[in-house]
Amino acid sequence: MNLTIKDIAKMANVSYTTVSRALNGSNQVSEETRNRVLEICKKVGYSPNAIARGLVTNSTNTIGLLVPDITNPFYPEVALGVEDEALSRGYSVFLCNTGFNIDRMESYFKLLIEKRVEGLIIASVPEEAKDLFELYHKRLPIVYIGSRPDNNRCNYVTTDNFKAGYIATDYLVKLGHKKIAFIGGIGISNSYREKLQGFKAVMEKNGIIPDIELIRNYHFNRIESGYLITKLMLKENKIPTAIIGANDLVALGAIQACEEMGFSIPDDISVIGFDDISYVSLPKINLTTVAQPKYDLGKLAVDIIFKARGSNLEDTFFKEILEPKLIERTSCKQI
Amino acid sequence: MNLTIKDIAKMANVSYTTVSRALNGSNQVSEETRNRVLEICKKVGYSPNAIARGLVTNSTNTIGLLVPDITNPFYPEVALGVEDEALSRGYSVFLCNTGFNIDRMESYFKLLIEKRVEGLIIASVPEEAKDLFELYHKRLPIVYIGSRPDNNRCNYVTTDNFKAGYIATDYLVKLGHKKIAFIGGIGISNSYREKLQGFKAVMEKNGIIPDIELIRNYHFNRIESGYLITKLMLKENKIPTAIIGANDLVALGAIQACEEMGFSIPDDISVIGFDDISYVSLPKINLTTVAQPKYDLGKLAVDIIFKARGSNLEDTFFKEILEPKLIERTSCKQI
DNA sequence: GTGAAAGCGCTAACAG
DNA sequence: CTGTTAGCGCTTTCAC
Repeated sequence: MNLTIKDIAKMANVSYTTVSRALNGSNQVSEETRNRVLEICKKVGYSPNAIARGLVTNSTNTIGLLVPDITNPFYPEVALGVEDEALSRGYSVFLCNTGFNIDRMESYFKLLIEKRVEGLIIASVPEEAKDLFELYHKRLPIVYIGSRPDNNRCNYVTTDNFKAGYIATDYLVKLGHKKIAFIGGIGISNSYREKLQGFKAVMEKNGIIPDIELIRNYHFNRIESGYLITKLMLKENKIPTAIIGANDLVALGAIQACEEMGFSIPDDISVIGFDDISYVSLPKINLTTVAQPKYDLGKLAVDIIFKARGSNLEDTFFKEILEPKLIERTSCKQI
Repeated sequence: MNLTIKDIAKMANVSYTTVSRALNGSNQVSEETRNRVLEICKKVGYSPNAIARGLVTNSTNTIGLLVPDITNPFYPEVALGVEDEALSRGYSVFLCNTGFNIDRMESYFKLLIEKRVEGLIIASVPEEAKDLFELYHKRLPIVYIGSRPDNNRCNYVTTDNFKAGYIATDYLVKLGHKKIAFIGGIGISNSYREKLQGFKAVMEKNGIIPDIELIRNYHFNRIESGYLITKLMLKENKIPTAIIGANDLVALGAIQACEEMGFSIPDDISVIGFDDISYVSLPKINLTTVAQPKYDLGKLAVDIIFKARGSNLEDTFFKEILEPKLIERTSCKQI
């Protein structure tokens, strides 16, 4: 069934080299031959074999994208940016969902290397995987989104997490809050740590000592995480006047727990998140949050891949740090 | 930098066939040689070239997945099912977002064919693209999720949309509703038409004549679509007592429009959706909806790809029709 | 402007 | 158990 360049050559009465040239827009073919060849290709439904081409050109026009949780709306938006930018450069993307599973992440990683992707974007890489990935930095461009190896000797694009944490906390403090909880977040990830530093910086600046009982993290940033942490916290009778969730999902879980425990938002407790995933803007939710430019994060990551290919992978690293932005809605209240 | 099987062969002092065999778990190699080879591969960080392997084995271990809107949480869940099932069979997936754009869909389609994916899953294919795809049915297994070519001469997995429409309408009618709007949905897609038929069947059975002014569709199934349709409808003073949204997103948009126009949900107007995307279960939203088994839809689509490969692509088609399920929450009310 | 030939990295007969 | 050889479908010299 699958026709090859040779079949076309026979039909067109030319060598298969000529077919190849016609297909690839080489100017070494006469208009007439080219048209004839192209015509035939179209008529018989010939489809060039990208695998064979890849073998000889040593290119796949493919990049890989690793995300931890495709059901967190944050990642589809990042993926959209990645995809659009890749597509505009003639590349396609392998989107891999690791499900917070380190083994799955590693096996995907190896698979992508075998498939010879020409670049790799890793969103929210977990700490445990960083060593593995660092080994490959000299083989192909790897770009981290958000969390990244601590030494920063890598390509990355991230929102300024310190500033994000700062903005959220500052906003709450200006509303009069002092008993502020900071919940969720994978303790070990630097995007989390930076947000927390922003939090602490504001607290310190305002002479407020953070209550260590109100800073609680968890393995995954999901609704249930926020829910469980908050529920426990409230049950232990640690009642903040405001809660900062490590991301919107966590904040949403916090809201749920609060309401179940009889605290209303924002009257009893203010809640703020990070990311600004699409549906928190729904009138019924209306979560105040610190937005990340999700689409741009993805787009810039792809840009960096192409920049990095032009330079020494070993010691030239590209970074982009984007600005977070407060989106004021109705889940926080003056105290 | 990139080592080949020949480099390994030299280092191990064997032929490169032997290396290949060692790598592929052939039993025609002595334990000792195998271990030696594997050791070396590991030490030098050899990674087999899947492209080259693919060329000779004529396989890519890859399938393609086309979705219209990755930011609609419905699709990530489907994608999860696809990915898990594919991965368990040693396959990876190219996830492509077509953004409701027919050109982009077609170019992705051709690209995937060139990349020699071994199967293709198309979620919610638009009517205009069906002809193109039908041409390829004999080349590789194509499985549709939801919408599909009208003649049903194809592989597909879908929720029973007629039943879904039926269940939703029946539920509303039993609550006493007669003035029921049915909004959103791409008019031409069969998944939409089937839902609508379910709707009409219930109406007829109960001797209710549907108000044609309350049946309105739109190009995309998104929040804004539901919002715009509903807003317009209410402004024209066509006020239903219940609204069925073609999917949850549309229903959400409807709710937003209703509330903006001063109608409260469910007191003034009941609203029901389809799909049960994750976040409509949030306490603040609590949308009553007819659920689709999203994850299973994806999983079964992959199953079908593998079944289809074993049979005649031209005239053996596989189909799976899954059961919808009413998820009763609080957006609908007895009248 | 066209064709012949080599070779990309690998697997799969076929021999030994 | 191991090696030799051919060839997957294509691009790319190098000739003509």
